[in-house]
Amino acid sequence: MERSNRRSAERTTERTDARTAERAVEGATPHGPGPRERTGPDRPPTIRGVAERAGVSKSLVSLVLQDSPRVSDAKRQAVLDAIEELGYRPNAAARSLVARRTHTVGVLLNDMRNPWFADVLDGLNSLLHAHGLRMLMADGRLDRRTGQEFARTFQELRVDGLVVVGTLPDTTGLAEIAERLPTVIAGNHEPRLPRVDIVANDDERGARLATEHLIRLGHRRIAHIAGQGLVGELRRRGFEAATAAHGLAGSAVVESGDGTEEGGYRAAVRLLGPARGRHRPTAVFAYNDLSGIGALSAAGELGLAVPADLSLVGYDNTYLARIRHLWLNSVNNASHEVGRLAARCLLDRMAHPDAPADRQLVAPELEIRGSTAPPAEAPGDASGGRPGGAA
Amino acid sequence: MERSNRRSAERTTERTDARTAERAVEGATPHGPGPRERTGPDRPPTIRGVAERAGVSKSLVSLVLQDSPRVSDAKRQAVLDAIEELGYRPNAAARSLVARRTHTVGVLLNDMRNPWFADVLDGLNSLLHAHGLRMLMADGRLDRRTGQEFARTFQELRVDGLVVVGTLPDTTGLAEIAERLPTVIAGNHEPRLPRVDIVANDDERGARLATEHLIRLGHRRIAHIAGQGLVGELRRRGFEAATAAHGLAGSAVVESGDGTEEGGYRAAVRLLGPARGRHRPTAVFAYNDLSGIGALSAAGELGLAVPADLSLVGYDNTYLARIRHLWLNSVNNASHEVGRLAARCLLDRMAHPDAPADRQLVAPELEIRGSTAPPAEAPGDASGGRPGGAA
DNA sequence: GTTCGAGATTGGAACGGTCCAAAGAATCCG
DNA sequence: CGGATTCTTTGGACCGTTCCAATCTCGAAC
Repeated sequence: MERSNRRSAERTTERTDARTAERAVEGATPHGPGPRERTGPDRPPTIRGVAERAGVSKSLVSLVLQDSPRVSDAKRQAVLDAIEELGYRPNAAARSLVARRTHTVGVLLNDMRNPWFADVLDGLNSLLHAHGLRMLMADGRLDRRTGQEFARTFQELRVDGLVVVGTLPDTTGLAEIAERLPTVIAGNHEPRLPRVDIVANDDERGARLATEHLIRLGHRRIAHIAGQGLVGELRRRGFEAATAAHGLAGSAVVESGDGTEEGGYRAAVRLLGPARGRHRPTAVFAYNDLSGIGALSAAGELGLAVPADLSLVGYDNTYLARIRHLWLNSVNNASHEVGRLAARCLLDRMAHPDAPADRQLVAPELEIRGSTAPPAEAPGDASGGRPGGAA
Repeated sequence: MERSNRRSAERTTERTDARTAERAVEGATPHGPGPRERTGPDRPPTIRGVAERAGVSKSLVSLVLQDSPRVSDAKRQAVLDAIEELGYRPNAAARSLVARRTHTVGVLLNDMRNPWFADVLDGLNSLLHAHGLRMLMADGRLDRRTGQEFARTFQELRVDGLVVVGTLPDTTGLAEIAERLPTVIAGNHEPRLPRVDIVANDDERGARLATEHLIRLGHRRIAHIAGQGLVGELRRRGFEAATAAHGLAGSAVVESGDGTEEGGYRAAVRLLGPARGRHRPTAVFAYNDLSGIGALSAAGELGLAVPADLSLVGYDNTYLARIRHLWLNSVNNASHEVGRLAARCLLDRMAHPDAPADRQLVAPELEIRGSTAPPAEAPGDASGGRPGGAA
């Protein structure tokens, strides 16, 4: 007994590292009092405390906590009262330790600033929350951890699943994680890994949609401001496929941007600047809304009116495109739906970890607003611009 | 032996709730093999496994894990090799159970869509990460949990601290949490609670800054599009104080918005619409950038050029204001700095949980772009608009 | 008045780490 | 060469849960 006291009193005062917080808290226990000091000054109440207070065993409290039907009403009430009085909250760490489930899924974003993510998260959350799972978010850009790094954190936390949203700077290490952890990629098409599902919108198709819309309006000189990563690649491919299919490959131009407003602005200056002369494109399809808005600015500065002198289409249909003062046509990438499907996939994969990788593409839709019109000097066939044009 | 086998096989199949995921995972263990099946088929490796492989005790592995200097180089290397080979990651739950620290702080946002948060999180993260703390984010709006609800989650996770970012829909229950948990509020001025620190920008002062800028330019009929919550209240107060101080209280108008682009648009239509006639304001100070952009759109539709016919100032200096096509003057609320200071506060409070509540206000600054100018029919004194005007 | 069975309750072994006290090994010094 | 000292290493208690197996309680059936 005596020894046991001294032990517990000395226990934390001899720590070698200087975690001041801990010190201060523990310091509030000046000397070890009773024969076994389980209930420190402000230690949160445990299941034992509740049991003691309710006059039952901890096992019974545990049963009450999980709504077991095999508990008498009297004791159940006593336990619930004790829980209420003590403000008891079960310790998730202890619980998940034995249950080997954390009821937490890790969500890895690459840039919290991109408004597109919010919708995906919304869709994700609705389903996950309904299944009693919480989301733990990490921003890959925020903390510049490489793949290996974030892997460590999520693995240590033993999350039950992982959702990767968007384009990751570094995907090495993801394969290793996916070996042990149900993993789903949302809003990107790579990397293709053995048991990793992919949910995304059909970027190539969306890009074709946007480009064909411009073609139907009568545009012949159409430019594309490209983005990075596989998504950028796919959107570019859709653009090129559509222009080629209409025999416009010769007059289709691609300038590279980087997905930012600044990048879009610069690309647009290169495309529309005075150097171009009369071969200037009459329409631009941008990698995303942000680039599109950059192009909008450039057009403004170059004295080109949108849509009279220049038609413009973006991608992602973020709230930016909905701002009246911008009012940009944009391809809706169904991000909410992508989020929902990703959640669905993750739940399925948690149930069947070894199922073959699935890949789901959601159909994107073009959202028409005020940034496109037939070209000013339309060379003939501009009929597609009116209602009734080809689907 | 036999019995023990049946045990582990039946273990989870009798659960009352139908968590399919769990079932399937456990189902992958068809029959319990050896006398004590510690290393299940795909159970992650534990410290024991590492110890065994390295031919040492688990205590020694533990010492290696925390860089203890009291380990011989030979054994250390053996342990590190074993860790590498097995892909071992320590279990955070087990660790935090005994250490009674999770090295995790909860961050509560109310709307992930607001671009302002990203900077705060950035600032928060930089400091917290440096101190080995990870952030667990929850969006109060995403999952419509009331104060009580999110409280439960964070308390169960035993986060080491809590940061509330922005205006919470429901703050009841926060007091109770703050009793047990180091808590800091960032970007808002309420609620004032005993041991809860507050870090924010000085909204009243920022509003004065914006308003005085307009006044110095020569504007006399200035309107404010107000926002909600205490922050909205403070910015409004700053606006009223500034107009009153310059004897413009009579011509100062306030219309209420809701912080959205739509709300700003409507408020602006009410302020600038034809009904106003010649008493139309020549300048508007908006609660935030989003409302300001709504006002920008309204001005455009009403045929008012910005800044020629209408000067406009927003608040928060988000990337929206920086979009060239909008190019809005805006009050910089120093959100990155607010995040950094909030982290600082939280660390201090974790060290001294009982210190009295602190309140820090960061000085905001006006960022000048292209959305303000002297009024068209400036009645005399417009000197303040030029460099050299009064500070 | 046993015996039985069903239902309610409880003790105790995990879970995977940390850390203390004590044991073992190596080195030093007289 | 023996004892003291220091450096390494280890066994085991403990953190707060869950859940199995065992016990306890009680009324019904024999």
